[in-house]
Parts: sequence; C-alpha cells; structure tokens
Amino acid sequence: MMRAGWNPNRVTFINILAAVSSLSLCKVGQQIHAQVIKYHIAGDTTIENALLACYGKCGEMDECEKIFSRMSDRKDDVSWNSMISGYIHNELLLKAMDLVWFMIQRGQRLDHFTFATVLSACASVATLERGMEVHASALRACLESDVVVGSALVDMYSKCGRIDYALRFFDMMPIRNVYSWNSMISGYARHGHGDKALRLFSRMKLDGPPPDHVTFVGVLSACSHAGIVDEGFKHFKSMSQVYGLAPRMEHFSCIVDLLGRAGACGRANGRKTELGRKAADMLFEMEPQNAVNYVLLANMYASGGKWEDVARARKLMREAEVKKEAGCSWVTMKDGVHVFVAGDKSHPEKDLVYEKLKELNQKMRDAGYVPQTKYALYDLDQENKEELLGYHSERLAVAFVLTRNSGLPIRIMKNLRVCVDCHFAFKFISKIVGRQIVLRDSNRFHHFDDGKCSCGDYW
DNA sequence: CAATACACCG
Repeated sequence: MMRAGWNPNRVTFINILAAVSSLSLCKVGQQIHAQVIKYHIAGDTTIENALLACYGKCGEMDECEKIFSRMSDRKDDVSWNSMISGYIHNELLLKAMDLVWFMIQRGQRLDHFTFATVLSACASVATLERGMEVHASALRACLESDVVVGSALVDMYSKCGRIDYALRFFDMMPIRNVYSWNSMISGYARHGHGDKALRLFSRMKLDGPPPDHVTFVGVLSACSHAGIVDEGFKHFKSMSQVYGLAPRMEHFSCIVDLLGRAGACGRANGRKTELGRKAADMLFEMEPQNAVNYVLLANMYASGGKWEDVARARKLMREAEVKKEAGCSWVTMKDGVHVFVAGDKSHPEKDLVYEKLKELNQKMRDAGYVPQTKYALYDLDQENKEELLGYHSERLAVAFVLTRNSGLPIRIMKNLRVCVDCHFAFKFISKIVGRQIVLRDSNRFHHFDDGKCSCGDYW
C-alpha cells in the first residue's frame, strides 16, 4: 500500500495493531508504534488503546504503563479495561486489583468488560471471597443480568468450589449464551458430577444454543472424570458426525485421558487403546514440548499395567527434554494468602507447621495409614520416597491451617494434581481432626469428610 | 481498541 503511494491513516493502524496483537508479535508492534509516532497520530485515544492491547498481549506492561500515564485525560473505558486485562494476562493480579480499586474510589462506573475480566481473575486464583465482592459490585452496577457478566459468575463460582452457587445463578439467568452453558457443563465436569454434566448437555441440545468445540471439551472431560467410557466415545463421534465439528487437540487429550482413567487399555479394548496411542501421536506432533502429553500416555499405559510402555513413554519425554511446572499449594486466611512448595522452609511459621505435621503423621500411622510409595514414580529407596511424599505442598498447607483455630472447612488450592499418597493421607487427616477439607487440585475438587473423599478415589 | 467458556498437569 505504501509502495503504491498511499499513506496509512489511523484506521490503517488500528487494524494493523489488532492483527499484530492477535499474533502477539512484539517486535512488529514496536515498529508500528514508531510509525504511529512518525505519522503524528500517537495522541489519538483509539490508537493508544490499540497499542495498550498490543503491548499487554506481548507481556510488555512497562510500556503499557508509560502509554497509560501519558494519556492523562484522554483515557476512556477501553483504556482502563485494557490495562486491567493486560495485568491479569501477565499474572500481575495485585496491580489489576489496585487499578480496579482506584476506579471505584474515583467513582468511575465499571462496565461489563471490567466485571468479566476481573471475575476471570478471581476464578483463576480461586478466591471466592473476592469473587463474591465483585458479584455484589456487579449487582450494584445493575449488570448482574448481563449475559457476559453472568457467564463469568457461573465460571467463578464453579472454580472457587461453589458449584451450588454456580447452578443457582445459572438457573436465574434471564439470557444464556453458549458461554453460560459451557461454563456450567465444565463446572460439573470439574466437580466430578459427570451425570449432571451429561443431563445438562441433553437439555442444551433441546433448548440451548448449538454446542461448540468447547462444549465437547466439557462433555468429554465429564465422561473422563466420571469414568463413563462408552458414552464418552458416543459423544466424541457425534461431535463430527452430528454437529460437524472437527475434533481438535484438546478433544484427543480428553480421549486419551478417558481411556487412561477408566483403565480401558488393560481390558479387552485393544481397538480403543490403539485409538489412544494414535491420539497421543497426534498430540506429540502438534506440541512436542508439552510435558503433559507424555504424562498422559504414560498414565494410560500405567493404568493397564503395561510397564514397559510406561517406561518407553517416559523415555520419550526425557528425550524431548520437556520441563514441568513446580508444584505449590495455597490457602486464604484472614491475614492473607499463604503459599507452600514441597519441602518448603521459607514460611515464617515453618517450625509450628513441621511440628504439626509430625504430630499428624504419628496419629495417621496409629490410625493405619501407610505411605503409598509404589505410586511415586521416583527411582529412590523406600525411606527417601516416604520423606519426599510426606512434605508435599498440600500437607504443609493443611498442617499450617491446623496450627490456627477454627471449625470451618479447610480450603486448599494446588496447582498440580494431588498424588495418590496425599489423597490417602487427607482422608485420614479429615477423620483425625474432624474437619471437612476441600482440596482443589489442577484437575478438580476433592471434598474430604470423615475419612472419605467425594471423588470416590477416582480422579 | 477492551470481555466471559476449554482437556491434559511426577
């Protein structure tokens, strides 16, 4: 266009910046920024907003802050919202919340974009208390019946462990879109209510919007969490055959997981294992650096007792040199959020925590607890295995909560899946201390009460 | 120009 002698104007730049930010092309964004200055349109609010969105998606919040402060009275709602969502996408939640708080204090009206973004932040860190405050603000702003805010609320309540509130709200919504239905179906899946998820899916097919690929992620994961293999396959087939939706990577993941969890590959299900292996191959091709795919395949074989295949999957993973995230757990107390990592010695009350853990361990052993070391995939001797298992982050978190007095359910959040041993231990702990424990792992919610877990030991 | 839903997770 420029070679042909045309000059770009603000509309050109708005569109270019939108394209660049959707691709997260940071370097290109900077070049466009330079051009914007050259063409003397850097003081245009829409252009500045597009730059904020672009830098935010590229992880350049420092640059956003510079632009934002330069904008002074040119800022509009979009500028504020872009900053908030930029902070949230870059995991700067405190800064995002500070900005929201600042907006409220200066009497600025929050719109449905702000609420949706802030609720997704509450959902992602699972802070129910804050989520409910945001809900109350949305109510005051008369945005509670907005479908975008409503869907975000359903998701927030489900991810914060209150599937009951999620359903109550879902049922009250005057208008529901595909996001609302998907949030509720995935919520049921996350809480292990496979039957309810499938029933809601049937209802959606009757009088809801047409299901999309996300709906099927929810449906398939619901089947996986509840161990419903055959019906899961039926839905997987209907996805392409009835709804014309081509299966994506995430659907193949669900299928591999479904087979693994149900232990189908050890049984007379050779064809399905074959499908699982093919699905895994496709995943490796699509994202060879994602550790999760290797773990999935290994789990599928492990559940069927195919140990040589497990070893082979793990070897593949080593060869691909993939890395995994470190595990941590956190709890919200009156004095704030406390984070723990395995074997952590950094907490200010660590002495009390370890003392409590020691006391718990003794009581657990007296009650018949034996460390489930055979499920730990470390190549270590028995003693070391027990040592490592005994100090997983969720144990530190539960011990920490128990050093403080209260009768409320103990709510613990963890970024990875709970291991067999910790799951076993938590059942004992719930009985010994007579407290309900709600553990949200990366996968789902576990409700421990009086020596039992709501997942029925299947997760 | 900003927004909500998504499986897997030593």
